Amino acid sequence: MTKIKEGYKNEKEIFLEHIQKAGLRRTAQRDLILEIFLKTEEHLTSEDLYWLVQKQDPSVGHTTVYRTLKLLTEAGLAREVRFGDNKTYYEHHYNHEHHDHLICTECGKVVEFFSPEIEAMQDATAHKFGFVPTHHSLRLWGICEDCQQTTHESHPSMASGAQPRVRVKTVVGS
Amino acid sequence: MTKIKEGYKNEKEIFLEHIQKAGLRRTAQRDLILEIFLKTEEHLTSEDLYWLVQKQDPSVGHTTVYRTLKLLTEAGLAREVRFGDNKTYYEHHYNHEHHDHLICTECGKVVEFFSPEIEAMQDATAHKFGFVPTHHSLRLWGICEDCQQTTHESHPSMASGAQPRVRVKTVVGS
DNA sequence: TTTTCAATGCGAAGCATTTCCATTATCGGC
DNA sequence: GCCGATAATGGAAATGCTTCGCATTGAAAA
Repeated sequence: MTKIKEGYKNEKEIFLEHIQKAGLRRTAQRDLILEIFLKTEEHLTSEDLYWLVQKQDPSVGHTTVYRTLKLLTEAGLAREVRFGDNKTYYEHHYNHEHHDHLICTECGKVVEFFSPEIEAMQDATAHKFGFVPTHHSLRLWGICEDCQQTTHESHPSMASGAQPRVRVKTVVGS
Repeated sequence: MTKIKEGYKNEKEIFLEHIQKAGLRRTAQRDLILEIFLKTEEHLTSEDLYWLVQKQDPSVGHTTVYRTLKLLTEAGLAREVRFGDNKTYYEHHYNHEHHDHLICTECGKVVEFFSPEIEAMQDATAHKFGFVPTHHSLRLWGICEDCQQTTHESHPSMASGAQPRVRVKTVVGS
């Protein structure tokens, strides 16, 4: 039991706990999907994960990946995010700080940020209207530094609000 | 030209202007769809609008409603909103203050709010990361006052994050 | 009025996601 | 270690929202 794997181990334990508590069963597919999910960088779709899983076990189907991602979300290991392209992306949730997203409308770059001030004001706003806040989603769109400097030919794939396939992840605390 | 209709008139003018500027054509269908859209309360899907239009002109098809809503959005008369149920809702945009949404996870009630402080901090955050902000989406989920008081049987239709059909609109400035 | 080409509306296609269901596999109990 | 109940799987089919293709219609410039 090396020190390095401890992070993974914990998440696997969380998963097992959730599985047992819900009266579900541990399967090789779920183990594999979790393992591969844990190794990824953030913001991948069920489809993305499906292809990664395929490489190791071509017998796994789309359906199982969808179902397992939902399971991981329930277990608190994954979080669903949408960027407006009608796809559901997933990112790590357990042991990861909560954050919001800043998205470049030109190149699709995604910057993750966290602002305690904004968080506090959101909670205050919810309470002001009598709500007990549970969660939220804040997305800011704009043009990133790089894209401001290049000539204004917007990418064809972005023309009608479409999002690019590749996302640059940049985690910045604040 | 009565005073009362001036608001509508303006929006129709905006639409015509947009139509002409883009080299498009004015049609009876577009006029009808705009007219009905203007009369609605907020947060309706293309499908919702389609049925309203059907009542007055059964010959109009889904496609035209979709296309026209997109047109209205480009013209700045409508705004697309998503509440997480994979449907695109539209709300009035022209002559309506920008606002964000507070959504009850129990009954689906939607409260619209505006917080200049949060807006300012969002812009500041974008700039901090070198972005020129264009637009944003902020949604807060929680349990509304009414639902906090009732017993905790969550509505079946909301069980897996589904959204209700009927939305209560409440505009509150702040 | 003629001409041009945008707009329409139907059905079909796309796309992400879910459902169906027969088959397979887990896991508690014997 | 073997059974048996039943959860899980995966492939195909279905779903729900949205868009496309295309033949036809119609707006508006000439």
